[in-house]
Amino acid sequence: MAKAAPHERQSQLVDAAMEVIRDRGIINMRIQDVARRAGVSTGTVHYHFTDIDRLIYDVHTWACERFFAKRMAAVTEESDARDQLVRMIRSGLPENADDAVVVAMYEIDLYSRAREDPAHSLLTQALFDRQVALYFSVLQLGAAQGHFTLTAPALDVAQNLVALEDSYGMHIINGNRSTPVERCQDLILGYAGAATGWAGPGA
Amino acid sequence: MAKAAPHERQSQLVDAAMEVIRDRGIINMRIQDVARRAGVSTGTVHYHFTDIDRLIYDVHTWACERFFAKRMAAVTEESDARDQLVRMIRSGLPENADDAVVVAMYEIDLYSRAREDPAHSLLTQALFDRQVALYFSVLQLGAAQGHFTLTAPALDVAQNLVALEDSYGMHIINGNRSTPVERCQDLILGYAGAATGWAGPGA
Amino acid sequence: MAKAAPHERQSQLVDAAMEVIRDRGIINMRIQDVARRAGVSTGTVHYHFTDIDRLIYDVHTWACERFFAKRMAAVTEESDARDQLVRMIRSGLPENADDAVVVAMYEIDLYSRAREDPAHSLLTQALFDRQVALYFSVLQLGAAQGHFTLTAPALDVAQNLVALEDSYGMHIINGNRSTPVERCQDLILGYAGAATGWAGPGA
Amino acid sequence: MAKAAPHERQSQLVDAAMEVIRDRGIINMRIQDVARRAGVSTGTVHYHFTDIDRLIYDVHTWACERFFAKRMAAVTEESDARDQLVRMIRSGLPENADDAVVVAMYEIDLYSRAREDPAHSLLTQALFDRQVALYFSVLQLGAAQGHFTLTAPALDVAQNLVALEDSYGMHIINGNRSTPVERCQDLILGYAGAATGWAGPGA
DNA sequence: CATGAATGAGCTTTCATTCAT
DNA sequence: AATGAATGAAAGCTCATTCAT
Repeated sequence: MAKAAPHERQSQLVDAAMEVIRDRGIINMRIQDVARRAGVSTGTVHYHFTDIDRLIYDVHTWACERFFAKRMAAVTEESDARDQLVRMIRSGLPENADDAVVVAMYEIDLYSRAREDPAHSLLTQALFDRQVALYFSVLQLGAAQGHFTLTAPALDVAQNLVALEDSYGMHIINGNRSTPVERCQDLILGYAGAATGWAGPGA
Repeated sequence: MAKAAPHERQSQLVDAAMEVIRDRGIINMRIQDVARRAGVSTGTVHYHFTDIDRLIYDVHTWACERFFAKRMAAVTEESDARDQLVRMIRSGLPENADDAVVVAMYEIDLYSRAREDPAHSLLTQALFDRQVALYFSVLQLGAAQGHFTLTAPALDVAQNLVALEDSYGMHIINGNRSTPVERCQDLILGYAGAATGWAGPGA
Repeated sequence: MAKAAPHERQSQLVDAAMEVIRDRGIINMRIQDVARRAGVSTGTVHYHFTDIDRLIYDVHTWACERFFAKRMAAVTEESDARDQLVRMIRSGLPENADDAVVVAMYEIDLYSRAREDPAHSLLTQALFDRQVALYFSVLQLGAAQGHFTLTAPALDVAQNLVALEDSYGMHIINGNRSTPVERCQDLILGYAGAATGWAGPGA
Repeated sequence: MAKAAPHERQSQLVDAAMEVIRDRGIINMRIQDVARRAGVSTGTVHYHFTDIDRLIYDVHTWACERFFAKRMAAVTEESDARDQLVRMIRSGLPENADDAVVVAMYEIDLYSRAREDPAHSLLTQALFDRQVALYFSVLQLGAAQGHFTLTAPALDVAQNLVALEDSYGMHIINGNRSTPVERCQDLILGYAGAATGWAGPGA
């Protein structure tokens, strides 16, 4: 393999690891797999990441970052809180079990428990909080714009929305056939409607 | 170790495994650990469970069974749908990160993805469905009793309730300090209130 | 490999390790080598010794023990201090570079510096002290018996004797051709003679 | 790193290696460590030393050279054999465990056994012989000057003196607390006194 | 039934060495 | 001369599984 700028090679390896996690699960992820997928030797992986835990941590960080950035961008593109809400909900669920970013987040969450590494918990917690904040601002805006009439504190609604996403996201990742993506979105939208008094996009 | 009735020894080992999973995480669970905790040798574990996957599967089954039985029992003890709803919500969350049954369920659920074993998915799915059914019947009863006025299809509400439980349950298991058990219960109760039109136990 | 009593297998492995150290040097000693020489698998070595350091420590302990026991026995067989002195000097040097016990002691002594493990230092120090004590008692006895007239404190002489042994022992172990065993013994005897006023066994 | 005269760079690397050996032991010495300490890249080390064995050999050579040169110089500064003897003994022991030159000699001695490289043995043997020769000439001179009355062949005494130095030097290097440098020197001086009939510098 | 010594495949990690730049 | 990314052989360690007792 030819030389590469260290940073490029690193993100290349992070991507490779993310795909391996998606395909084989983090428990079955081997340095060997990551190396092969990136087209380098195992030595190269170790050259860029002191150990496998460091690699996983970087994947976790990167996945959370990407996931949140996508949602943030989706919201920013809209000015009407109702549109923002819809975009939020649509961007909160993985499309299917092949969404490497989301799968990586979920898998690493489990894995990190085993390592008892607080760094991972912080990452997960921070992501949750940031998503709640995003929903919160959308709800506030909708109330200000006169579109939403909240039946509960905005913070409660925001937390529940993220919680529902996490739960249904897991269902989708697990390949649950009986609750397809569309159904999951409808359930979340249903809750959002009840909580905001807005009948929803179909109205 | 003295001989023991086969069935006794098996459930003893399942319990031991459940505790190991709670304490060290399923990824760190070793046959050795289970054996030691049960006070037997590794050979004995293998005598009763052909391989480690079988042991994990039995733990999963057993944990789901126990968890559901507890909730079922809680509901059965009440006749007023409002009391049933409260009991359901209270029994749906682990009290803390030391709840071996719930920890085992969550851990194995994630772990089983790696094994790509549909048997585990079925278990998880079945548990979800049974819990939904339980909530569903409570909601139906409440409507019949005139206590609840559903703002959405009972099935949707029931699914969302279980989804919220799963999500917050995970938070608690992960030792999330910023969202304590009481707060989680309030959030779920808040949703239940909005969905049923019942102001809740504090009213 | 058939089962063996744990203790037997352990000392069998310690012996094997000692031979490997003699033949290939401690730096080149591999778990694999020890296993092969003992006719077991590498797993067996790890089963009996948590890690390679533990094995080395046990070899060190064992080698020191055996070496000292041999000298102690040699002295005890004699009642005349002059005979004891000769036996001491004869038993203090390895016969050649194939003396596994002595080679192991020297190699591990140096090796342990790298590990910065005080446990090994203690072993080495303790062996030195015990040998000094043995020489010391021989010198005292010789003085009492009227055979020795010490020209320096008995402790000094004893320490120097052990120091000379260590040094010449290393020469022999290193395969030094220009200073054969006999010459080494004569040099030490020469010093002993000067220090005790006893002309030596040849007189 | 800027360019440097080849020879300068080489001795810079040899010095760096010697310090690494002192600080971490030769077994733990890595090309990486040497490079870092010298402020260059690993590639540079390989550019100047075909392989790691060559580097170690050069360190060995250099350390022996410096050690002997120091002793030779010490002796040459005196004309009275009694002063020479004292200077010899004082320059034969490392001051403490931080004496890089002496530590390197001892460590490499062990290491070279593993390599079964006769070149190293020759170096060690040659150093021993040269030191013996130096002591020998001092003893001869002392006899000629009428200060010493040897109780044993000068060669024997010279060899024993070097042997004692080696042994006690090792003690000091190993950080042996129970036999401090001063005590070691006194023990050697004590032997020298007995062998030469000269009461020593304190007389 | 129970034991635990023995096994060995499989994995991570280390590090001297190479080589394109 | 110097760099440092890349390599891959070599080693230690883990642990489910087997099986003689």
